[in-house]
Amino acid sequence: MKDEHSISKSVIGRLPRYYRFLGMLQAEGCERISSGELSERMGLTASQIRQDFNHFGGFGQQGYGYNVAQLKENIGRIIGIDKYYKIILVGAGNLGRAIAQHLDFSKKGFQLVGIFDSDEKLTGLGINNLVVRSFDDIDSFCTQMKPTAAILCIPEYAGKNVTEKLIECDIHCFWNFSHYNINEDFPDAIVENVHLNDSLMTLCYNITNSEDAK
Amino acid sequence: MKDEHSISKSVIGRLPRYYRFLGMLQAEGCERISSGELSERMGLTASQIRQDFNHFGGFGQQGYGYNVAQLKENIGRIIGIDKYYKIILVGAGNLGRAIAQHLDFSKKGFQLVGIFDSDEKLTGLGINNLVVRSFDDIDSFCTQMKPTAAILCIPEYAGKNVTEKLIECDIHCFWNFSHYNINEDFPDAIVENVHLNDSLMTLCYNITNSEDAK
DNA sequence: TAGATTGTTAATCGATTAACAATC
DNA sequence: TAGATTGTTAATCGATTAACAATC
Repeated sequence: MKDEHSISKSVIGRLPRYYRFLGMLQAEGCERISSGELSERMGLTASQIRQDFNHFGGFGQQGYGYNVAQLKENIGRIIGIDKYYKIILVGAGNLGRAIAQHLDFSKKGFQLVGIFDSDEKLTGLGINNLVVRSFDDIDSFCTQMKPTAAILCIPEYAGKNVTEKLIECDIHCFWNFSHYNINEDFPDAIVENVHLNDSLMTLCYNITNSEDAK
Repeated sequence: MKDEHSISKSVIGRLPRYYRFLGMLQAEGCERISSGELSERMGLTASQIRQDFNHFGGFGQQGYGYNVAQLKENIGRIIGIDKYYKIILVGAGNLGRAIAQHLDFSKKGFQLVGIFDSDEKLTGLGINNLVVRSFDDIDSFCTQMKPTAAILCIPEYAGKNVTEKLIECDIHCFWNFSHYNINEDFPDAIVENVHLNDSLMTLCYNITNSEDAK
């Protein structure tokens, strides 16, 4: 296996997608697949698929292809799906609550262990077997639970203070739904941004542009 | 202005981000900015910024830089922020409701005009000045309102039937939160996918990988 | 063994960066 | 005019695709 530090963002970005498609194939009872068949299904080239897998050492067999279950497990392990990192949700507004309820964290490598909000109206509310706690309790909670990551569903203006506090609590990994630019202030933090606004505007661009074409 | 059809996805993907940063600059009272200053702020190179803008004709002035308000307006127009496309939400579960309540569509080029669900327990519910309608009413609604786009917050298994129906109703643009792969069945549809699961798994990969490095 | 399909190297393509002439 | 900064061309870099020898 090559040095994983050199894996490009493009390749990493395709891993969850491979994992998802392999899960679907498995559910369909498919035991083996060639890079050619997989490429058709996923809309990639067979070349790219083989290149991607070979970044991690190659999981296939010449003349046979790839064993679906085995390949899926390998990719899962590369992602770290089996690590069940402890994650907390900060911000229990509409979006935060939906995220907490909508996702099955355990299938994506995480375990949701706490929900926090600074709004007293929300603390005490039960979500998904968890009770919303006051953000004031974050210190003692983290000392005890030692969560690895945090989901930020907070307004931009709260971003810096909240993140600073969480980093003090030894949380350095963030799934960020806010507009706050974490890496600008904390360049070492591991951040995955979800910019819903940007995504919607991209759709807008594509509509506008397709209409211009008519 | 060059043929906008040739604009690459990489460039398009940066447009909303430019728009956002320009809005922030404007809010700070900043009237003009050079590609150099903007690049520092956004973590890009000045070269890339100038290249990007020049895909659309160039909005600057030598020796001066860019007028913030003017540049923002230009980018907004390129995206089509002023079009207010009519959009409907299909699927009023946790995530759908959160999306409807969380986003200010009017600032992103859309106008939310209807919410639909096939679950009778949800129809009649009021969200954001709108009432959840039965998906059975989609035909008559679309005939009357002629929405351009749909937000899909539905389970994967419902994806194909719902999309097929919507396309019959002359909706061809989708903001897709489901795992259903629209373009596989409907290659001409304009689709912007939000794969929250994939995003979370990417975070997982980055955590796993950074820990390996220690 | 022959056929299939990988792993891997080489070629191509496109995006990013650097450089600089044009010009405000 | 001199200084600043763009618009644009050329160079570099990296990712994707093609090709094929290795091998199951």
